[in-house]
Amino acid sequence: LSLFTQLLANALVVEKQPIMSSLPQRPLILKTGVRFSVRVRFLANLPEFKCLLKVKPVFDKDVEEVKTVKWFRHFDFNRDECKVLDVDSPNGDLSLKEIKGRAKGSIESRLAVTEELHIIKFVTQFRHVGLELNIEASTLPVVVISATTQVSSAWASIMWNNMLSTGDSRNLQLFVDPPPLTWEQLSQVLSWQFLCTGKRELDENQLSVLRDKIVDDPDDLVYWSKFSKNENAWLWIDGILDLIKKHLVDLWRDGYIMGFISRERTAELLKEKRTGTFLLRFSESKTNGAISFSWVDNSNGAPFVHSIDPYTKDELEKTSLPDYINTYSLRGRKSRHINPLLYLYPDIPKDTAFGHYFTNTAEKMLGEHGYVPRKRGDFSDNPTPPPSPPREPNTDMDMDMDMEMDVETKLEIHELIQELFADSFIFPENYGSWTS
Amino acid sequence: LSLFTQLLANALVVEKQPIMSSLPQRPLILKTGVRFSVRVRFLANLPEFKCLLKVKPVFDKDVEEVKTVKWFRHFDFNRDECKVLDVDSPNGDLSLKEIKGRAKGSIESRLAVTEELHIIKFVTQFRHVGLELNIEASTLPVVVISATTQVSSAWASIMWNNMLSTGDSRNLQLFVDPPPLTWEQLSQVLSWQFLCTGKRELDENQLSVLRDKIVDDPDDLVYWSKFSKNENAWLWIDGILDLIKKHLVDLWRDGYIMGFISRERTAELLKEKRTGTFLLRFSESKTNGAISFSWVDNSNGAPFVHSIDPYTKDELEKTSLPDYINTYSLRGRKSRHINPLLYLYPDIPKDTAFGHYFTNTAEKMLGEHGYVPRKRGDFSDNPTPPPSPPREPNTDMDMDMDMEMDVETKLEIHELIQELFADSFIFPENYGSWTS
DNA sequence: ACAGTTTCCCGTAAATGC
DNA sequence: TGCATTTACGGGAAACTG
Repeated sequence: LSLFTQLLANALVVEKQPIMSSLPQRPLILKTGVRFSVRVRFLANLPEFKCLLKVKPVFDKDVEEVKTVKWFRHFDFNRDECKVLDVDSPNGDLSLKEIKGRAKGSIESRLAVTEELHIIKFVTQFRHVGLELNIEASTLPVVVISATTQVSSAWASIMWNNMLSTGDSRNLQLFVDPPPLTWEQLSQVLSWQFLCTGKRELDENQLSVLRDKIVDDPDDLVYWSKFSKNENAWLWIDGILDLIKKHLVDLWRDGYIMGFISRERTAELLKEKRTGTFLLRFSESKTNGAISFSWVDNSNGAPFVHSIDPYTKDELEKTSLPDYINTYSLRGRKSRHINPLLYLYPDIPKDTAFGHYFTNTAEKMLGEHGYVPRKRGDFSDNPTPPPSPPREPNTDMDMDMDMEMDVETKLEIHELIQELFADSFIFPENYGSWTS
Repeated sequence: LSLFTQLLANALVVEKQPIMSSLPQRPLILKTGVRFSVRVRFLANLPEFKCLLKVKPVFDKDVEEVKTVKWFRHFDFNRDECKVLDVDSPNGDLSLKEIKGRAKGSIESRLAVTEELHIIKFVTQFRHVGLELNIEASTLPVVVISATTQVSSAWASIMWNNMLSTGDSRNLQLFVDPPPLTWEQLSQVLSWQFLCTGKRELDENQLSVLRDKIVDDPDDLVYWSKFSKNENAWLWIDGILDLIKKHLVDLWRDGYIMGFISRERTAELLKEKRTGTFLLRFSESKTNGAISFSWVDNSNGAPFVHSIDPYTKDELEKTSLPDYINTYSLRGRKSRHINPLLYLYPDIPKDTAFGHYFTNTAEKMLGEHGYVPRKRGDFSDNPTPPPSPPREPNTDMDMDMDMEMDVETKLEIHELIQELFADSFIFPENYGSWTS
């Protein structure tokens, strides 16, 4: 009987994915006033127990910390929702509401709200053949937020806690004195984030760039403050995760985004490549997720590497990155536009990598309702300075480039002369060649 | 004493702008769950009355219609807000909540919710030297909505009711059988809307276009159903008002937007003008406010009028219409881009009309953080067909155009030859002339 | 099945609190 | 005063409801 009692006492469980807030893919984050659902099951699923149990959720039940650490916020379930749940139909919709009036600790001593860990317990009373048991089940620690701007920070806490929680240790004051992680641990979790979001993990090079940003400790430890606060490392990374989720899943999955690479390294890589080679990297200055392309131009003899002003989520809303790449152009002399992006590093032709993501403008060409269709094409004035004049001979100048330019110009003249003659009806037989 | 009593009985008033919902510039529209404020004053402002009166708001008090017309929705003030207001500090924050369970009328017989008119009365009991009076004041009819998508329709009701209400008639069932308006009445109100939103009324031509859309009755009457339903005339106009409010106030105020003009008339006007003349008109097909520019191109001999695929609010969010105009280009032969927009109809040079609204890209040219700045430039492939070949002699073809083209091409060749020679260091003295 | 309506909720802006 | 946190609510979309 004792064993049976024991078993029963543990029979109530909150299921694996205990609380799924509506924040996609970010369980254990609860926003006040927003409904979330819980799945509670009674493992002793004997038919005679059916419909016998009513389960009641209690916020921070028996949590010592809440009494000790007086500045913890208090929450309760919105009125009509704290009614009991039926174990047999174990989905309940709950939502939280803060109970104002927490004790005020000095700002220094208090944790950020996204570092406060709480739990929800589900309790029920089991009565059967003279047996009376109070049994309960608890969720994993959750973070309660009040605005979506807090999601990133909250998720950092959830991840950190997850990496540190070994079995049954459940320290809701973890962030009062948060233990450091090894880079080994953290890097795996970060990589996992990219796998979840973009279907591809981080590679060695990318991890190494992140490592340099986050770890400045000889023994390979990462400190919570460094990760979550000082340099906002996580906020920056999470902005990029969101950018990928919203606009770059395909490109990321295909591995076409180098992404995490310093500007210096970008220049090093590209300088060895032919004109028109480009790569994609995430902006390090914009903290909300932005991506830029960098390309190399050798037309001045010496290689020049340029980077476009990064595209933000907003800008990718209407036009996709492949389309931006496909239509980008440099304005040269006499409004002649040239797209400087030809090969994705190291040498994949642009069309091979992105071709099937380009918006097919063919159907749009018809012009709905008789309107002239437009294409969005960003352009810049050519940032590569023209070659130096000869009077200042430049020893390491690549003379071949100059020859190329000559040839190009000659070709243009040839074409123009043809056009001229065609326009003048001197060579009417050429007419079709330029109107088509 | 009787007169005094009479006066007191009318002394409580809801002020001129009785209810200002947060919907900007659209009083008398109340959204459930969103706070609004009311200003109630007691005209008999004697010092001994001060702070004596507590005013209580009551929704649809004594409204016969609510009892008769059983499908009217019922509302009440959110719990803790129905507590009394102090007349002396007459601002109260109220918000409404629907009381579910209205009688179900057949869908046919019911009005749309935005056609239901309600009132709020403020009541108070006045006790002074043995005198006891119940006095009250009513708002003008209001419309209660539950989502911002209903604002347009609700505002149509408010306007219509306003035009029809003569003095004290207050028919909350107005829209059960709504009387028609004369075009004279409606046009004034419409024009007034544009004055409020865009600082400029509608002119004769614009009104005439609207008249053709809304009035199809010989005796100049406008029917509610025509205005608000069948053709969605008002919804279309309100979308444009919103477009103006958000993105075009300046241009509209300056009178640079012809806006309401048929496509046919646009072509007629432009065909008489020189190449590059353009005008701005609102899209008639997009119901959420969009604007297009149309321009004329005579380069083919016969005039061609083209209209760009209209710009929506979304697209004007990041780039202003003047900037779109300024950077728009047609892609011609060999990626040479030309802006076809030169003169705002009838003959105002583009820069004169829009010049000081162009975003000054000068400071951006520096390229923040070492990034290459980009400009947004929409472009299209030139929709004007090239001139017909000579073998099919076209009698009304303007030969001058062909001559112009020749000259242009010749100039291009001349420039190119100069460039070629400069590049080849044959005429180094010309070098500076094209690098600057 | 569907259209008119309401609810839900993210994301931003404003308000609040400390 | 500034920063951390919450509240407010527009807008789009899902859910509701006859």
